[in-house]
Amino acid sequence: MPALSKTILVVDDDPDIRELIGFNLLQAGFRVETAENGAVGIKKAIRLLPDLILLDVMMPEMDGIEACKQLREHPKTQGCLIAFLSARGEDYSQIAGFDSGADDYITKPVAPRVLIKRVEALMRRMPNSDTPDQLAFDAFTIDRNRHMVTQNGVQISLPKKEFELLFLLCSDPGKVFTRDRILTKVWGHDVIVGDRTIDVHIRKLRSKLGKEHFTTIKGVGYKFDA
Amino acid sequence: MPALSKTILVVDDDPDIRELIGFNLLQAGFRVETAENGAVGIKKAIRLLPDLILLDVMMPEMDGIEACKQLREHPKTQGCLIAFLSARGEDYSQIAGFDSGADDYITKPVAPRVLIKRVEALMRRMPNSDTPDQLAFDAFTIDRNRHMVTQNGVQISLPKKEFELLFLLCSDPGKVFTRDRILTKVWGHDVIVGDRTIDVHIRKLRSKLGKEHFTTIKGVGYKFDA
DNA sequence: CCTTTGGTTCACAAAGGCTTCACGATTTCA
DNA sequence: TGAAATCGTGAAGCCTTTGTGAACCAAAGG
Repeated sequence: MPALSKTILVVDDDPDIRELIGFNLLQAGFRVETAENGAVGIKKAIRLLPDLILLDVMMPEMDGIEACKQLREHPKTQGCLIAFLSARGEDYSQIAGFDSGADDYITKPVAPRVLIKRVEALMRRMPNSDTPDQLAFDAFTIDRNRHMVTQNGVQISLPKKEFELLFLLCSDPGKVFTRDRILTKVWGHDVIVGDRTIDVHIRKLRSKLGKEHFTTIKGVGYKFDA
Repeated sequence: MPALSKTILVVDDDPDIRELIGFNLLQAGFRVETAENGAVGIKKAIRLLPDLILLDVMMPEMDGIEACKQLREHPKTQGCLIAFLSARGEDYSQIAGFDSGADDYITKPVAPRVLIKRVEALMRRMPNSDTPDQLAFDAFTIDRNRHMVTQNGVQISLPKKEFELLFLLCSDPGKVFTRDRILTKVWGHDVIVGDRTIDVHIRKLRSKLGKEHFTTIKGVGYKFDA
């Protein structure tokens, strides 16, 4: 039922598992690619830019946790959803899994129904993974490729963080983004920055593009008004 | 501190487990309720409508699997997240667990950090299963994402607490919410505020959105009328 | 090297939401 | 009917959250 069906990369050293999981995901309407270890998985991920990567934790060559960290560091794949697959009861790997930036953790064996349900739930979290690269409003237009904002015909160049913050807010005008959400989306999963950092960047956006476009919802977050 | 902090119902026959798990979840900022067996758990679940129900599998009176099935059948609770708790190695119950409609399966003993991570992941997965983001009435519409109320085409911005109180009342129009319930849902489990605090917020809602929509049931609580 | 720019932190100021309090109005129940 | 409990209201202060200016640090680029 998805308009453009999503691609899932299954990384597991066990061919049976790859086949089983792949088959079920195919049945559910996803496109599926596979890789047999972490290193290959990363290469394929960078090339294919899948929507979701299912990573087995225990693998020869490179384990899932290391692979996850590298995927999170690479600019191409840091936005992908990542979920771990692991045999039950590996408590340590659960912690390391989330700390390395995974979005979910699935224990094997898992009933097909459950797997599908979980994957669909994960996908839902990525509202419009295909956000256009250009956004246009009355006030200004944003071009992601050129990293440029045009206001009244004047081109304004924004630094990286400011641009990403702007793009995030503008990706859903009117919606309130909590500070938490802004942090994880713009700064990343495990980055720790002070409380005032977001404010400072908001201030810069306000001063460059006009105060009126950025509203504070005290105790909640910020939103963009066109 | 989440906007509306989540409620978790812990159902286990072992008081020590209830206390241990409850304590850790409290520390993590969740509101916690407990029940000592399946039957009580179901009753409490229907009354409290928790966001997540942690069900021990092995219990006297009514085991977790049976409880889960009943919870899934009841209209009030069929949208809740349900996770099983069980001693390691009970593979049979694993299968039966998922077949009865559980969302996750956690093996005991589980390290507190792991439990928290897992619960948070579960919560993230189901943003707000049963409450939609928008509520519409004749009088006005409420948009949770935008933190906005629209009345006769006019947009009204509400402060955090007022908005949460409004959203709670409007989530079930006509239903009377006791002061206790309002307190735990909007203010949180361990917050101590004076008697008049709720009144004051109700007053603000009345003055902003119209007195007629908020009815006082003396000695009981408040309700919203569309 | 030195300069420029981006990103972050810090201390303090400002704002305004949240709560309290006192007291009057209203309802309940013996 | 009168006492007791409950609720409504206005004003005032607390206290959390946010805005702001300046300084620091690191990296990039002359």
